[in-house]
Amino acid sequence: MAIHSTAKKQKGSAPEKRDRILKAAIQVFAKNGFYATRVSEIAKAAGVADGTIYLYFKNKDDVLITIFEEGIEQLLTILREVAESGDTFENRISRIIELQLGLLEEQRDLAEVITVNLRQSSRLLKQYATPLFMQYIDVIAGVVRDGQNEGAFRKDLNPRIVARSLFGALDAILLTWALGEGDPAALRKAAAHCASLFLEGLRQR
Amino acid sequence: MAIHSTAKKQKGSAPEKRDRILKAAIQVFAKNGFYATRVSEIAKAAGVADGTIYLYFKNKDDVLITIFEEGIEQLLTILREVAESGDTFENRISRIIELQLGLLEEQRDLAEVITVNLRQSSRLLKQYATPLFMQYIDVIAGVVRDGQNEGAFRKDLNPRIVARSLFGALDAILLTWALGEGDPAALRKAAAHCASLFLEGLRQR
DNA sequence: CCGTCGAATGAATCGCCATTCATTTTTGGG
DNA sequence: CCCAAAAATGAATGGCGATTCATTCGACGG
Repeated sequence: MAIHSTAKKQKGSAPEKRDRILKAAIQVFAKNGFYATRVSEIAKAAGVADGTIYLYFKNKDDVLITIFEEGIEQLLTILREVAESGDTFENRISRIIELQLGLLEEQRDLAEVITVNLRQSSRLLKQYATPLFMQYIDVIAGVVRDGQNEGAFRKDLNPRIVARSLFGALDAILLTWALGEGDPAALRKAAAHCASLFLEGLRQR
Repeated sequence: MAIHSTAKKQKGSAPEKRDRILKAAIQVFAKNGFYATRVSEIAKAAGVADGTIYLYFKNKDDVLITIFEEGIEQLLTILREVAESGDTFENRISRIIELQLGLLEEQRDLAEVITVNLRQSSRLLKQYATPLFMQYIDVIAGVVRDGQNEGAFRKDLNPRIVARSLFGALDAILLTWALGEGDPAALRKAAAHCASLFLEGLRQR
């Protein structure tokens, strides 16, 4: 009964196996989409038995939710650093753009799962994921709002609408890039043009 | 055997019933998404029996593909009219935004189905959707390019990148709106802010 | 070595829907 | 009116795939 300091086996569960399953799921979801992916495919890609997945996750939905939660968490951490830096507001926006495109470039599969697969999930799943997504939008909106209050940006635009627009624009650019040949120089150029477009649109005159 | 000039019944099929099914499918897909929609729900919404749908469409996928093909065609037709109108370039952009957000007339559910379902589909569907999507982007890019050549818009931005950004921004706005309470006034406001943001960002100075 | 217990397995189960098709209804020409 | 033949119906079918669970594995203390 007593829990020994040297736990007999890994008492909770093997975090390394959990990670293997999540990584495999990200890959397979990104390639085939959530609904077209069967649990057995995730299992095969992770090198575990079908049933093992249910030792770590409640069900297939739970796997997607977990990917989303942990993925957004990761992005949010970096985003907040930029948002709270003492840089000029223009530079913060530029850096957010670069960060988002750069980070997602490295983790294209994760990006695709987050932006694409969420859309095809059931309403219930969406309801769960939406608040997390909103946090992300809110950080960007916060930078816009601060910029407005400091007189750097025009005040007649709703910061959340600006944030959503920016997020969507980056998403679309990234998606097109991912579908194409994936030339990094092209992505950087797109990022620069997008930044310029938004910064000019935001500038206080 | 012989075909009489006065065809006995409507030989092909009743186009009015086909339309009812498509309209119903657009509504239900917009509300619940493709995968969460059962064929029987489409049938009920259309006021026909489940089996009747298979007299007009090969299967459930075929219903969605048909909506894409005919819907984008329809949107493209209107879009081209706007693009080639003699209106100011600023107004053309504004009208494109309204069109895509489904603020024009009947198109709201259609716009939602196309933008929300565009990426969620299997390989087969992606194959159908991607070329049509590119045409859509090209028309918007054409307006931007013309505006640049006429001196209305700044010339240092790649028109396609602008078009993709605009498309993505509208997509994100529509998606968030669809997930929320769906207040039409809020969508109109978002459209106006988005238009202002992009037009200021594009303006030649 | 052995026995125990949690972790892992994967074949069997079971519910869900897309699709089918035997039957009924509608149509319209004679 | 009557009789095909087309159109429509909706209950029955079948397949798919998520989830379960009886069984096996393997790590570890004794």
